[in-house]
Amino acid sequence: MSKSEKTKAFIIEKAAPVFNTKGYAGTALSDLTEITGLTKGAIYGNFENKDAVATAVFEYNITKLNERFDAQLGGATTASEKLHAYLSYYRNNWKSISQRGGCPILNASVEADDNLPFLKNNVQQSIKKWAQRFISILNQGVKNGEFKPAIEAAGYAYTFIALIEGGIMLSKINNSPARLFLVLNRIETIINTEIIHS
Amino acid sequence: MSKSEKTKAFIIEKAAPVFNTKGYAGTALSDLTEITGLTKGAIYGNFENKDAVATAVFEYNITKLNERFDAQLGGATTASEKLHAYLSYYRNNWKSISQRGGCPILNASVEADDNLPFLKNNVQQSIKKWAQRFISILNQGVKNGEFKPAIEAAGYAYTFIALIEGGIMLSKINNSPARLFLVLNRIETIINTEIIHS
DNA sequence: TTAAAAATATACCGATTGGTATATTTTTAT
DNA sequence: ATAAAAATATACCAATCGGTATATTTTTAA
Repeated sequence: MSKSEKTKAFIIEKAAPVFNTKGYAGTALSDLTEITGLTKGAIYGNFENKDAVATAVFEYNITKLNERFDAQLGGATTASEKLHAYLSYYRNNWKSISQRGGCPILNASVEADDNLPFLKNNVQQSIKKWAQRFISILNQGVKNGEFKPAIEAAGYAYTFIALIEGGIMLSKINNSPARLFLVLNRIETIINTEIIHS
Repeated sequence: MSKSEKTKAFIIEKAAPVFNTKGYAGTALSDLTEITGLTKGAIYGNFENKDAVATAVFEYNITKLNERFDAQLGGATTASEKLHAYLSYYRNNWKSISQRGGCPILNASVEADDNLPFLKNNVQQSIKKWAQRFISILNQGVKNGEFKPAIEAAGYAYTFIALIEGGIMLSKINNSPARLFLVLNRIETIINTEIIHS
């Protein structure tokens, strides 16, 4: 890892929670120099501009999100276990999710949809990949007989994502995980009553 | 209506879609002078500062939202009709919702939760009131025998809100109402299978 | 060890930010 | 019609914005 690669990673790491809490428009270059202890020269020596930092930070946040989920997944092998690992991840990590500014996909999506064309495609793709993870798990469950055949995997995937994101938004504004837990229970109900073989 | 009241209303009306699309941090005073054709003097003569404009705009957006829903409600009398009026509102108005920047509650909530303490309580209250509308309809349905007794009205209310907001976020970033329609169908399923007397 | 290259810091740029003091215009009430 | 009051415009403010040119330091390779 070269010096510049290290510095780049360092800047991204430090900037990640700042962008996720203050947003793109709300984050100034001075925020980045303050939190990294570096100067503008160092930052602009490693990134073309603020957009490039924001993009790298978004990708970093998504990577971290996937890493955390994979950690929660642990030794889950059945499709049912994998789905429940997702729920467990959100049930067990509200405090840290909240402290980092909430879901980076939700935050970036809401700001990017109308304002940040340079970031919009990244957000679209990350949502698509997230849905694909759900879809793969659901298809696995169908294949091995855990789940009912002919379920609409994509429909469930995006319903779960909508529930989670809506639940995070409600929990974030109310400083309480209650609404998130509510939607997680709803997802569990859907899994148990519509997806798992009865 | 005095001159200043008219001007205030005019500024709010013009600024509303700007704040809802660009966000608070992304909206400059120059955006407001441009879109209104007024000068800073006029704006600061009618509002204490940018925060005050943003707050008034948020309240305006919420009022408009309620008005539009009430219009869709029309002559609905039964609780079931009222619930379906909500779904119809979102089914029929994606284009205009999208053009105005999406749901003002979602947008304001995501930006305010960590950054805009002056607006946070307004967002909290508007969500509470929205949930209360759902709860009142559900309670009416229980009372007159349309709906099953002992349903958890608050739980359903916040589940519906989470689904709608999550669906709007997904639809907004994808420039397509498909995900919103998906969650509306999910709400309909919940109404038909869990809420309405079978 | 040393010279070239890479990375970082310093000092600056014009433009824009939110906000204000004051001058001017418009409205209101007599 | 006129004077007072209210509303709006003009002109300004310091601070900050994103970004850059260049000087200095640090790293790398010979």
